[in-house]
Amino acid sequence: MNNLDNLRHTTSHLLAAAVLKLYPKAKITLGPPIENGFYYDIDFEDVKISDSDLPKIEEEMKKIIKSWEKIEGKELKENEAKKLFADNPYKLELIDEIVKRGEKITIYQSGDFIDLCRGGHIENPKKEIKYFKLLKIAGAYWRGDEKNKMLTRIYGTIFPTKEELDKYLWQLEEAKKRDHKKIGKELQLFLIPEEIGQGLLIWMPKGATIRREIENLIIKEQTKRGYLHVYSPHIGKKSLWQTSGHWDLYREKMYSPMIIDNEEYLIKPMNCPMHMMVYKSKPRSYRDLPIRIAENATVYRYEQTGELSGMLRVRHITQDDSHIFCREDQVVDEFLAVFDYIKFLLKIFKINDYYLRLGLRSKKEKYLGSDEIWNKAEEKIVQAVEKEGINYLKSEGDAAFYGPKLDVVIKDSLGRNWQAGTIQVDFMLPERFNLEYIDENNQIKRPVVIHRAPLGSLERFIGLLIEHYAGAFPLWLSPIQIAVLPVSDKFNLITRKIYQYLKEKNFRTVHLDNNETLSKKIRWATLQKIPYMIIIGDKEVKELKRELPEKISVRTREGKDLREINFYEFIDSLKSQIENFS
RNA sequence: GCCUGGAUAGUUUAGUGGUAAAACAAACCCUUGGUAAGGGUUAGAGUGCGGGUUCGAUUCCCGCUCCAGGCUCCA
Repeated sequence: MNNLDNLRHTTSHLLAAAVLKLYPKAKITLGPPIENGFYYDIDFEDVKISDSDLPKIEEEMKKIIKSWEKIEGKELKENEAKKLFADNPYKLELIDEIVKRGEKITIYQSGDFIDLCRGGHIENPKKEIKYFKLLKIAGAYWRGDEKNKMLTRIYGTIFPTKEELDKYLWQLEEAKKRDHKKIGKELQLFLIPEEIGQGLLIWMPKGATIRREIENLIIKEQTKRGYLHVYSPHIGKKSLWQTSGHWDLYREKMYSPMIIDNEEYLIKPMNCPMHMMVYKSKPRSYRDLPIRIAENATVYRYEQTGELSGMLRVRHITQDDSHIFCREDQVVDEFLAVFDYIKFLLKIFKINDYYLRLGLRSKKEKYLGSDEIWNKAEEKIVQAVEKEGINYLKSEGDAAFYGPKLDVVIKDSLGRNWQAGTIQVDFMLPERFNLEYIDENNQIKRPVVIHRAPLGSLERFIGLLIEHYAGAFPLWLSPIQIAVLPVSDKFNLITRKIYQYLKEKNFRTVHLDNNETLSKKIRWATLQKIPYMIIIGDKEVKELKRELPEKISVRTREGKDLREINFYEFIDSLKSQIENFS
């Protein structure tokens, strides 16, 4: 633990002390430091706590801190500790666990507040705890298990200086301006109408344009990299999903079956079985492998209502999906080729703030297959990432039910982590679908499948992109690339010519020939985050001819003002910008 | 699903136990204006839905729906 963590941890003790003073019946549980502050989970029993109670608790904290000259640790025996926390079942549970692990039981005291705690505190709370703020109330299950009682979690933050605290609070406000839900509404990128249903979104024309550009990029680039693109249906027989194992292990995410001609069908939650069928459509030779079947396909998954969130968590997910069928000796190279493609994409979108998560099995979940096969699959991934020297974080319980995976995790504007791209190694489905190829000795062999979606889902990824760019998309993605602005109505004829010319050259453009002042048109185009504005008035066209002007003025959405530049050179520079994804 | 909070014109917000106000956007008129809001006029919501209290509810109470932030889960 570093100093900031210690400061935050000690402040969480202070929070607990204030709560106990104001609510003597409350049972305090756990209060760790977190990335941007701290929290404390408290069982208030029948008392309801809301945001409006926070100032009162903050005041109490300020009173108590005056008497916290130091914080002292002490080791206790099990019976002493149990006596001390006799009326707090949560602490008793923790003590039992500490004893079971064979660790020492320690308590820490400041003023008259004592807490069961493994330590990690600052020296002088009174001196150091000054610039803190309680932020919000939330519910949290005891020990993070939804079968347990829900506790009240109070979040707060503290910094060593007032400047740092103010800066953090300011950043929180700024982040709200980048929220994709807000920008999506302002720029009309997508819509989630209540009438359609929760988690179901419409890509509005401008959002659809962004998606189409990205899909075009995906298909073009994947074709270069040897992928074959298919289209598959959105529903399939239930038996298909029984074969794949989804019906047994993924059912809670799947929508109820529908009956068609006396047979049960399911809406697909994944594309895997569809692509398995492509592979199975004819006998395969070892010479054919790897075979890379790809599809930007929409799958449907039941997500809990409380977890739906704009584009980042929806109930229909369009994956940039592919299944690579290969020989076992090709797995590592194929894995790395996918990883190279992921890096290529992240570079295009200038996403640097991400981490890689190695998703492994956890003990409590159910999975397909034997330990032996899982170990082999994990080995392949580890072999690949080590070969490339990739930094990753291990995470138990984040595996798919059919195999381990490596995920790309990206932060949103509020600093929350979202899984985007994923590469998964699967020895199970080939078995279940009885996939085969003939090897060089004319023997029947099983291929391995790599499931991969470099962006994850277009809904989530583009939601993250909106926040990443704060709505100011690079030229190639901008729904409107150029606005043509006549200085006054007198120039409408010539600006119309320019507008039509640009459209013919496949630029996405608007003609602002409404009766408004130039300033107002500029303001509108800037707020719409249109990268370029072409401005035409007396200075650009000396006489009102019908030909396109040689010289134009251009303003960027950032406010840069380029006067009297050559029209055709400008167009050429835009074309090369688009080719370079900038 | 669970916890806390919220829902007022297309959008952003104001407001009150006596029947809803403004800005932007829209339509029309005047203005023909040179780098982030020219001026005027008009239209537009009966306050998420249902019920209760009341002479009277957008305002108070209850239930529901949806949204936000968390928890659990996940692309």
